[in-house]
Amino acid sequence: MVKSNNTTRNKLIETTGKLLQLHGYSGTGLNEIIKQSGAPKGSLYYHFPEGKEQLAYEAIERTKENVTNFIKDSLARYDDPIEAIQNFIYDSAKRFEADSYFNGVPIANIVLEISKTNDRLRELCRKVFESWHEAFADKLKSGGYSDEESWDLAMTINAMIQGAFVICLTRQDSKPLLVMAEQIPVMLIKGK
Amino acid sequence: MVKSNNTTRNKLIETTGKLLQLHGYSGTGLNEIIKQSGAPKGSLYYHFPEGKEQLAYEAIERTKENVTNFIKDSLARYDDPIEAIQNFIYDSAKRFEADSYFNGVPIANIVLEISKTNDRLRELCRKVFESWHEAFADKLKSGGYSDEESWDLAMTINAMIQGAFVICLTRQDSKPLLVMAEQIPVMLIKGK
DNA sequence: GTCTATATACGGATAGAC
DNA sequence: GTCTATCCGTATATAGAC
Repeated sequence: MVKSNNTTRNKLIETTGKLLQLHGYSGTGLNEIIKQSGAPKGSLYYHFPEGKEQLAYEAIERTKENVTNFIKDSLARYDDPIEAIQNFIYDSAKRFEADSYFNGVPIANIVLEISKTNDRLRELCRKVFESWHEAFADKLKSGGYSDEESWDLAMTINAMIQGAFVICLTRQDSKPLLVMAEQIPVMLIKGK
Repeated sequence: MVKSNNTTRNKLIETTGKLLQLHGYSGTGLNEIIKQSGAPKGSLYYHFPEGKEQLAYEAIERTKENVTNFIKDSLARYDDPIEAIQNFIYDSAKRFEADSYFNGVPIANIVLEISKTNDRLRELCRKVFESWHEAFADKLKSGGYSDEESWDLAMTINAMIQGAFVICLTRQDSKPLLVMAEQIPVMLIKGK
């Protein structure tokens, strides 16, 4: 790991992540990234010689780490998968209401836009979803669900939550996430 | 309804809908719309004096009608809500595999990008989701579910399907939709 | 590592002829 | 209803000084 702890480089990645989440790939301009990050104007192409795509790539990788950790940490707070996942969704709803910068749907907003035009970024987004999926699946397995059941249920949960986020954003309230949370026990109580 | 059946106007709306679905709002340029629609180059601002936003607005309205009808028609083929919804998802998966132009997620791709910057379009997208939600809820009510149950379950189904589409697009296969379809009976068989 | 200046393309939009 | 020409802003990216 030769990468330095450069603050400028770091701020550029963080800011890009936020802006991508809010305005998508085409909607995010390099000028705005520079302005909002407070990074030195001349440094962008020094740190990211391949330009916007490289910046997006690294921002997506960063988001992958952050969100995966958020999921894992949240799920670790309860042993029972049902409780754990339900509380994860409540946590998400709280974060959504709190606004901060969590308003926007991280990866979906990018991948929907570039899936047909940028295979490199699409492939990276695929890995992000896989990583979230794996976190849910592991939790289910540890709760006694079979491998196949865990895979299918985790896929469903992942899809539900993302769809709920889309609708939350559209309605500007967190109700859809709360509804999803209530459905979790219905889906998970059975062939365990 | 003074609106004429103008073919040019119509083609512009259709093409805009497809392009928005594929490349999002910022990613869709007026030049490309004109090129792909084959519409006369000078006619865009004649038919849509308010420019890109008006074009998008009408394209979203069109998508609302088309998709809502697709959902209703598909659901009407089976009396039992479980069968009906499950088969609707299989239909969707088939359409996804068939590619045609159904590759891209219609409204989500727009609303994720503009939810914070364009209230008029966001509000319209909210109505689109509401319309789809209503179609599912009506089917559930007709199958004997209570009003509240129908509302919650329809919300969940709507979210699941949209989340599944996002993941389908990312993975470039329809597996996630098939997984969702299998979960439908689990969710719906109970307090009916 | 960071700066300014600039190349070049494309975005949305308007004017005025036909 | 449609055409061409054009304005103007902004986009990504590069060159070369500091």
